[in-house]
Amino acid sequence: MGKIFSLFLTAGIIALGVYFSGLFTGKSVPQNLSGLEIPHIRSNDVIIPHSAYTLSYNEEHEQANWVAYELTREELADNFSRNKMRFKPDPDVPTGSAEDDDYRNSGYDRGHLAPAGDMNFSEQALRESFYFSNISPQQKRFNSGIWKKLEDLVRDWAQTYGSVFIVTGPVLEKNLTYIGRNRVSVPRYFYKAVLINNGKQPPGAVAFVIENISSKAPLRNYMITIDSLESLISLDLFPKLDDSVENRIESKISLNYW
DNA sequence: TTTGATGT
Repeated sequence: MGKIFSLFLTAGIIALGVYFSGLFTGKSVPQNLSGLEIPHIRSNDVIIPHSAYTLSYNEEHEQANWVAYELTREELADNFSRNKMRFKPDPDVPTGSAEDDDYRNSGYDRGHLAPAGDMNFSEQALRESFYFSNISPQQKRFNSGIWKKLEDLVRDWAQTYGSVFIVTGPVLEKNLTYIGRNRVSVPRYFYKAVLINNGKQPPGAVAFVIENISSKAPLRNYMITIDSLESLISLDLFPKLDDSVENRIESKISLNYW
């Protein structure tokens, strides 16, 4: 949208303020609970904390670089109706997020990054999950197929291990096709990094990268190390996580699921 | 479909 210098300066100052205030408020910033920090921040990234997740907004692609949050066993609830929720622009994105018109008749789903199903413990959290800053264009058969299967798997892990830290988002490349007036990029791939650091066992982590198309392949075909994912997206997802964890796929995780 | 969506 607006590319005037002063606008960027204002946006930057707001973003910094939001970011630093977020460091000291509640669970929206995962590092308070994990000691592992939120993903590495590039100078032009706008970091936006919401009540139950934190995101980095990419204005060029009109969607998040990443969305990060902790999901606990206690949060696995089904308290509110998602059918009452509306997708809406994120009021906290200084440059304006994508909007409903961008997706209408595009042929693509409004695909959640932080799933609505992970945010159903709080009406506010669920409502915020419908902000377009948490949405990316996804093929329907991807969103309701392999991607949903991965979301279900992560919820299973939250139940099993008590707590998981999740960083998820689109792989934003140059020259992607786009939809809508705001030119929302259509990602070719999506990723999800999952860290289990519940204090009861050594930290373990694994990542998935899956193409934005229909797939019937087992999820383990898409498992890679955190290191590999970080190289792919040029981002340090878990700045304080030990390299020995980042460069192996946690065996306990992979053994349980195909 | 208990989910995750579209469209009016």
